[in-house]
Amino acid sequence: MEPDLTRINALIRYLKNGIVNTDLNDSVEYESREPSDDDEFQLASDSYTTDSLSQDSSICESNAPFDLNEWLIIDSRSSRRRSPLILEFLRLLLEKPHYSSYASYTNSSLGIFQIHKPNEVAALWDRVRSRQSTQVMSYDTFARAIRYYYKDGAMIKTNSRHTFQFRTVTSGIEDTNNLVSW
DNA sequence: GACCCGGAAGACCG
DNA sequence: GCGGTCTTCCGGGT
Repeated sequence: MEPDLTRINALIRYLKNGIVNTDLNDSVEYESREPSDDDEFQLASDSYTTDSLSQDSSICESNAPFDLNEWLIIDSRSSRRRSPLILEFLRLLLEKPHYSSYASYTNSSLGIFQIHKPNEVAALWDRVRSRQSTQVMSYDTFARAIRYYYKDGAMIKTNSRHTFQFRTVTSGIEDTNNLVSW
């Protein structure tokens, strides 16, 4: 059965009551949220925010809780809640202890991290992103979106499998306006 | 075979 | 209509 995109978009708008805030600067600031006991190991089928969204993401086999609100960002310029960019999504993912089995830093000071569950992370991105697509997000597509940032230097190539590196302020390279500050 | 890389074209969203 | 941000496809390399 074809998903009703209008209904899904309406649901996404309705659900945009996120806990993520930005400050007055260009950089995005995330409000960390300690996982509660209810979060830990809660079955995904019990924790999806919307039925329609979960149905559209049936390939996600994670047992980690999913709450769209914890992924939304308040844009500092428009003051409106929005879905994160892919780099913002990665930062949020790495900050969440209950997603440490998905991806974690191998060297947090250098911004190097490894994706442990590529398919699950791609599926999670599929649910978090604001774009509508008829195709399932694959890890290959997800990784291509990350590689897009190699060009402008927001991400740095590594030679390790499923491993990426954020460009960091401490690496001596200046940040840009449109990117997440480190 | 699985993964990584990057060009090209185009879709989606604000 | 436009620009930014992906998304999709694909050929080549490791």
